[in-house]
Amino acid sequence: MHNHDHSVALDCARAKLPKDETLCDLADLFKIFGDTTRMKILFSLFEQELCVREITELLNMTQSAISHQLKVLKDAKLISNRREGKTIVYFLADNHVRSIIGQGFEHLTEEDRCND
Amino acid sequence: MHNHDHSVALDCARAKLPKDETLCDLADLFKIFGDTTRMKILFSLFEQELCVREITELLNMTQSAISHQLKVLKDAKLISNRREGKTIVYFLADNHVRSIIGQGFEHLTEEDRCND
DNA sequence: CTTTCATATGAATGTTTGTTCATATATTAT
DNA sequence: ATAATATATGAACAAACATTCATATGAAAG
Repeated sequence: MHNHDHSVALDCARAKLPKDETLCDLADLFKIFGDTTRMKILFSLFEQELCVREITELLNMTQSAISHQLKVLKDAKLISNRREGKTIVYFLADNHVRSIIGQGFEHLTEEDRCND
Repeated sequence: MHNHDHSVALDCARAKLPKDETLCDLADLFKIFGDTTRMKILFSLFEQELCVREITELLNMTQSAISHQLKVLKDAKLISNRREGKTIVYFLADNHVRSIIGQGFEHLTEEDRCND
């Protein structure tokens, strides 16, 4: 009879697994990146800030849809905004956004060449 | 009257925006990370491989739920598996998984200290 | 202070998605 | 062959979510 209820690997994994709340926060963060519209907005803001109307025009969507997603991104602290006269200008909150997306990009592009 | 339908920033953003398909693929990739169960599975496999029963036991969920999520992760090429006798052993497909999650982790932990 | 322009927001709706339940497949042992 | 063990999978259901429509807020101009 084998040792079914007590493997070393299992104990090891259990010891190193972060607590539930952390894993949940992490999943919630990635969930934000997991939508095409939000991904487009983030990319739009990669190199310059834009106001809501510009983003709306760029993505060719309704202003409402854009505003809703901007709110999601802002709540997640991935973007910030400031008022400028009548318009509101949005911009990336920090460089983590760029590096996270960059890593994802790499994974996608390297999928073709390394498939041993 | 201001220049409403033609801003430099907008043109710049438009020129650099990747094509729709790429952005969609990227969002789909991050979507995979955007679920607590899948995040737990990925973390479980961070330092050692595990069979389905071990993962099921570790996460305290039904075997079916785990198998369904393992399939999602495998389809996304984030994990691979091999048969070993009666059991099937899963492991991380490559290091991108580790770096992507690592970046996310950093963003979370640094959220407290830099809030200017 | 009323109108206009830019953006935000609440409710409703259709779609996507994670889990469960029941069952199928595949390997090993009797 | 048959039973037992390990994993996979299809259908169903409930919960989460993105978009739309209608409307609210807020600044600026007349």
